[in-house]
Amino acid sequence: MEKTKQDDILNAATLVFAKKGVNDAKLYQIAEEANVAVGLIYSYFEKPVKLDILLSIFIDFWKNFNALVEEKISMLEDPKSKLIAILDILSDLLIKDELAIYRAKVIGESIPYVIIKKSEKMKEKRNIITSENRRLLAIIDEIIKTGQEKGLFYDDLKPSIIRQFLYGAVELSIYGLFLKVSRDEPIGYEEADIKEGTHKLFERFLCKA
Amino acid sequence: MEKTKQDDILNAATLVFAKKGVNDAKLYQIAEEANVAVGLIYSYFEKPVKLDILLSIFIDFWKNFNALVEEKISMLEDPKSKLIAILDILSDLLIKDELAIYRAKVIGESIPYVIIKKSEKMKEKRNIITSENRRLLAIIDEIIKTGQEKGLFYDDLKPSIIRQFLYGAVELSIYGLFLKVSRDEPIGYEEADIKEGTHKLFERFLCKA
Amino acid sequence: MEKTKQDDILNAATLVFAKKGVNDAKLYQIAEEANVAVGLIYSYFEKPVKLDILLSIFIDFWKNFNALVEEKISMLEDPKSKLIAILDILSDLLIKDELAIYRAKVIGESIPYVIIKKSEKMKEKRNIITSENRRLLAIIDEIIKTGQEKGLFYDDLKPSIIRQFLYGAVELSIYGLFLKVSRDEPIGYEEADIKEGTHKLFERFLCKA
Amino acid sequence: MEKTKQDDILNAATLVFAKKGVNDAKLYQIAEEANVAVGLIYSYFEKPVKLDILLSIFIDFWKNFNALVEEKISMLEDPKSKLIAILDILSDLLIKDELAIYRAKVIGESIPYVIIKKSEKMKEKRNIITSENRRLLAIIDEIIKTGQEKGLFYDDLKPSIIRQFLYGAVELSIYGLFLKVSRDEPIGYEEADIKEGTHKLFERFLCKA
DNA sequence: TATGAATGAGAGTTCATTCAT
DNA sequence: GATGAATGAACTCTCATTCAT
Repeated sequence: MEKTKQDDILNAATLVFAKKGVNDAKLYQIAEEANVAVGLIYSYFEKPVKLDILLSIFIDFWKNFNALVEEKISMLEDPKSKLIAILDILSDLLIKDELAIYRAKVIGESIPYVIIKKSEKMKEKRNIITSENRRLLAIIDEIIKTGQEKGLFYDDLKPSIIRQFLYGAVELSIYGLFLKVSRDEPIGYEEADIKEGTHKLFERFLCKA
Repeated sequence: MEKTKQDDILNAATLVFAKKGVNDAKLYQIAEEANVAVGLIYSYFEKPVKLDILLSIFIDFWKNFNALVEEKISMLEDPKSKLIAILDILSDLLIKDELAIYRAKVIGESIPYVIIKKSEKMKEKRNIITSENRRLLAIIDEIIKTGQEKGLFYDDLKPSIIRQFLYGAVELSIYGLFLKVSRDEPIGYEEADIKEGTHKLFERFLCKA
Repeated sequence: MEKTKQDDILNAATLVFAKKGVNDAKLYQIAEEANVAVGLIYSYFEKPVKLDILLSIFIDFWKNFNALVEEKISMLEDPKSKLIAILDILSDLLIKDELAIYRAKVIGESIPYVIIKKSEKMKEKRNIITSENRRLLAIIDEIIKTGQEKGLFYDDLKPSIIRQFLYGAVELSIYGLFLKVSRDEPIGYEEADIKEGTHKLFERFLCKA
Repeated sequence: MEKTKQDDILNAATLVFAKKGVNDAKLYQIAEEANVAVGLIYSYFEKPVKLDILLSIFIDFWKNFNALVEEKISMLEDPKSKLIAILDILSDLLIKDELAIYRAKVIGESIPYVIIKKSEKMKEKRNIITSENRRLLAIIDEIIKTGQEKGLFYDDLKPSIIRQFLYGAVELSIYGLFLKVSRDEPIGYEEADIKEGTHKLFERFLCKA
């Protein structure tokens, strides 16, 4: 569990990506932040390295997330607990420290970018991300569907849009947190409010009384 | 109400921004899409023109949105109707045609970028955006607060996080729509589902029974 | 002797060339100064118009100068009077008003540029300038040579370098005048000093006691 | 005293500037002449690089010149010897080899340009040039004044215009040399004539018998 | 004539990538 | 492995030139 140069680079990139935006982040800034020479980055990542780093950040996050989700879910029975568990894992992962909040910002900001790039490059990594992502969405949609069939959840909305609402709500509220942490902007709420809000959103919006 | 070259350029840019991402959109692509020469863009926008165009798209949208909101709101009394009205105006503006959906994608994707760029350039336009934006948030937060005080809305969450949840939910669901329209991805819901879902989100998450 | 648009353009160009430098002078600045549309310039000058205008300024000056010189010289006998006459004509032409000083600056600054450009374009105008110029130099060198042969002038220096010294001295002193007129720089002398200095330079440097 | 890439670039630029004129000199031509990639120039000079290179050529020359002048002058007593020494240093510096002649052409041609550009950019370098220049002029004017007071020099002309004449004469005669070296134009005199002429100009124009 | 919106070739600049050390 | 000077493709921007009105 030694901290490697590769980790240094990934963490440095996460920071710089978050602060400057992925596209305005320059390789030399990442190298400087990681205390390595620019050229060394090419020993650990494929060309184009910025994209590879970004995808690596995604993969690390999703693999980790999915693993935790699947482990937890398999131990739970009813849809309500499962969904709550997922929301909690998400909050925990994205808020646990400052780097996590930066990572959340990068991931949130880059989803459109990762989806949009058609290039054949890094096909394998893209496939991993896509499949990890689909796997999670499928799990969530399935839980919602089951909850609806069991009469626990309102069934007048499609699982897909419920899931999209939930994810959007969490993502944007975490983005506000990023503004607070990195730019000292007053946003009017704190980490704890997100978790509490998420639970209430789930209870009221989804669960029948 | 004649269609000007400036409009051509703005619409072309919206399209290209949406399809390629703002940063990967090249000026010559915008010019080609607008059927004008690259150089002409510099007659209508300030340097750097891509940024100016992006800010112009923002301003057009927010000014239009805020004007509609204020007009509608002044005619309504109770917080519930006001909030529903705002959500409807938002959906209508962002979904009314394909270009609107592209615009929604561009705006959603670029908010972090517009916020993050500190540069002194285009300070005036940035200020317009910031103030238009703050005005809307203040209006919404005020409505929520009033609703809470009148006992119509749950008052166990801060207005700021409620508003963030609502906005995030709408934004991400519209982003899904963009994927459907521009990339033929199956997302599992349609325009109508967003509006319906928004209303139900509002009713259940916010309004006391 | 009506003032034509062509003259307006030439005078405007002289002014802008002098103030900004020929290369930094933009066509639209000249057009604005001349109160004409940019496109109109193409009715009066050949492409590339900036070069044509510059050459026209040269030709106007040299033709005028040479005509005056030849007229005056033919009426004089001894080399001393002839050379003095030329120096006076030069001073009078270059200092007679503010525009003349600007013209002097433009011509002085552009000689290397006009000489250096190899392009085949405007061959005719270049030839005019070159031949007018050579004609003048030949006249001067001839006068100096005659003066040397008659024992009036020192004959220990070649006519060519004497002429070069004289021209350089006059040119740079007039350039100082331009700085004074257009930029309010204190240069320590005035128009009258140039004429007086020129005469003394001639008397002492060239003429035997 | 190793020859660096920076020197390569400066020398290449001097050559290209002289042959094409500063404004028609393209960066890729300089890079090619220096045998480096265009981008490398940006490692050694500030933007805009062509201006920075030009100013650097100026500074190198003036600092070198002034240092030699001050060293030499402090060892001499009478105004005549001092002025002769300065003229000789100038000739030696500007004529010592082909590159020096090119440098002389570039400097002579660019003085108006360097003076005229008001831009705030490179303020420091401009200040260096201005102050080095003023220092030299002050030294020369002071020597002339002393010579006049001691009754060695004619005192019927202002030191400022005498200095301007001397400088103009030297500059234009060296420009002729550039035409000879770089374009094979017959100018009618040679390097040695300049030095000889300069001395005689000084003796006759300035010194009382 | 006279205009100025529109054009597009060509310039300066950026920065991911390479590779000798 | 580690470095960072050197590379050059590709971008944004400029402005002389054109041409429909």
